Amino acid sequence: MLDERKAAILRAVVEEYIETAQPVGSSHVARASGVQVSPATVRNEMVQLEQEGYLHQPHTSAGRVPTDKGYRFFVDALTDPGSLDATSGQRVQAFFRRAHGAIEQMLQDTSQLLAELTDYAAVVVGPGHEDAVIRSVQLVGLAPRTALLVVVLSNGAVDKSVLDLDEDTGDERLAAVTAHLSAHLVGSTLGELPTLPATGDPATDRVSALAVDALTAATRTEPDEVYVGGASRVAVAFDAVESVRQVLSVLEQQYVVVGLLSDVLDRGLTVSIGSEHQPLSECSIVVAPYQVEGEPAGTIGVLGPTRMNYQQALAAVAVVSRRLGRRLSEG
Amino acid sequence: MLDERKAAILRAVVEEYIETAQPVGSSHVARASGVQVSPATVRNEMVQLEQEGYLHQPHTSAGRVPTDKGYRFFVDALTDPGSLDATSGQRVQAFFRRAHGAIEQMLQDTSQLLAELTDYAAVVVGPGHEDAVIRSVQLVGLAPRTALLVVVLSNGAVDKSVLDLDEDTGDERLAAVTAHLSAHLVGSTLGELPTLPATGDPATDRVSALAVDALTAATRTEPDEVYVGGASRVAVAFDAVESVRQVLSVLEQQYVVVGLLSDVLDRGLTVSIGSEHQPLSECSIVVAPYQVEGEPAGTIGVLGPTRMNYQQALAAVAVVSRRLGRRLSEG
DNA sequence: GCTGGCAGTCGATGATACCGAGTGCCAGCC
DNA sequence: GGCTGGCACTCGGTATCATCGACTGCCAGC
Repeated sequence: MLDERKAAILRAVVEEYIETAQPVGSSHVARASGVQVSPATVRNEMVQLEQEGYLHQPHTSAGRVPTDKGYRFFVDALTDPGSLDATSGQRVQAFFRRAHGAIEQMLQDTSQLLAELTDYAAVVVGPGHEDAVIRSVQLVGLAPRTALLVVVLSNGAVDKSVLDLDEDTGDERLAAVTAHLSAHLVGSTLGELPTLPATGDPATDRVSALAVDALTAATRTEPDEVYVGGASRVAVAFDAVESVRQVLSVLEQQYVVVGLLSDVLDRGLTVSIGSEHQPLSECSIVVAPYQVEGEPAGTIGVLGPTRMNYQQALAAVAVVSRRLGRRLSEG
Repeated sequence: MLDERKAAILRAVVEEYIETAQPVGSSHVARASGVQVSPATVRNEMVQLEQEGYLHQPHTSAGRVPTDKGYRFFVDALTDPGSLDATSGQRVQAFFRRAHGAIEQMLQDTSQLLAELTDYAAVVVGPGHEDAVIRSVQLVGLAPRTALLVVVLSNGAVDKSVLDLDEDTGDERLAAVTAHLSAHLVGSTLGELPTLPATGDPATDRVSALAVDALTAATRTEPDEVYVGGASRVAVAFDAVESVRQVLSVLEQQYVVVGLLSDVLDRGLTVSIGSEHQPLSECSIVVAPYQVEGEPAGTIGVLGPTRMNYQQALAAVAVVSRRLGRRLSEG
């Protein structure tokens, strides 16, 4: 598609623009590019690269800036998986060696880690709960007509739903329901709950059904938890205050973020550039799913300007997703 | 301290500066102020106001800008508690009427509500867990040597701690410990856990002690949960990108936020202006505690530039804190 | 087909002048 | 004595203009 030299020139432009954020002129390219040609030749090639949509010229007498298509080519050509520098690698190691305790806190910390590694905002989407195995079910009375359904999952997460009961329900009845639910739900996954057999006691059956309904409803509607780390970094990555506002605004809306990341779930380590995704056309996103016990569980990602450091971001996301998955598989 | 006219002039300067963000000149004040005097007189007064530290002049031949001290006077003089406009009031009503379900989600939504009402970033600090009564204690095995301690509190919150056990522990033993813990801890508060009597079984006692230790440790060290809403609004409230970064950066650090808000816990509805607090001298904070069942439980606050709309923010924080407390007291 | 040379473009930078909002001060008036 | 109108003065912001320089496109020649 692009001959060797054009590709080299495009690469040089992208690299320099990522570094300097200034339009890149032909002489810079001639100096930097692997191919040794004169600036005039570079200019001729750049005209064509512009016609083909890889580059863009803000105005005559200015250098060139990569378009989204240009970044796309650059990223696709990044055969080198890129690896983290030594200190970053060690940080990741140390982080996951020390990582411990509640899964939510760990995911939050992971987003923070990723943000620090890349210097961009980072997002971690928690493992969905559909596939998690139920370890324990319990109904706890909070008020005469309110009970809390607490479900402990095998990965250490705890789901809870508030149940509004039709009538005052004593602790004995709740205990009976808890026993009934425990007997039949423990060992199943939230995604595929078995139907409960009748107990003979209609009141117990009614509350049990309520609990199961609440559980399925919660599993369906609740969006996966999103952890955003390093949001303040968007303020330096984008210097226009309006861009900052837009990005932050999107990051506040969990479901949008989930949508942004999750449609790349089965594509592995992926980059989405500017206009390739729906909101945030000024941003690029580097995403990867992480696998727990062989199954894709959640995603992690980094969000930066289109002129982000893709190499570094890709390396960081790859490493962290792998280690996070491994860590979570250990249980 | 300030005579009537000086106060009126200062008020006019503050009000206009809050609105326009431009240094305010004497003629504007003369036009707007309640007192009808000539610009020349206003100038004479302003010179004194500046000498006394209420105003500041960016440069000769510019208008005046309030200092933090000026804002302080203005805020203290706000006898009018200020009430929300009708639509906002209805929004709050509607919100708490509909509010329902898990407490965490509700607090998060509350921060969002407060942000929308004021158009500044808002923070909600959840009720501390020390005073909450334990409704249920349960140990759930996750792995041979790992168990999850799940504690349900009377306010619907769920605390959990991961326990690392010394030796493989079967479900029967965990059940025994759960029974033991339940028998003695349910009904106590996390802040004042009773000491457990021995059961006679050393293994059970050991695990139980481990659980209690984890619980006290968690209650001590875990910072109160912080919910930040409307963070993107700092991007419009501050137009310097560096200021935005600083504010966001602070908002990311939960414990700093808690510190910022919590030292005003027993002072009721409070405003802290610029340099009056430690970090974020460019910001003002409007805070109020909310009370659950008569006891101060947590705090809510709004964070904006020193030239924020104090009236509106005060009104919003007052109303929301009151209704939030009431809502949480209902259980 | 590559290159050096060259004229041309156009934003960025800097000097200059000007404008106007705002001040401090003062003399006069109530 | 205090308020006011008048006045000279300051000084940042804006507009104008020239210059500069980093580019480009094009062309003739190697």
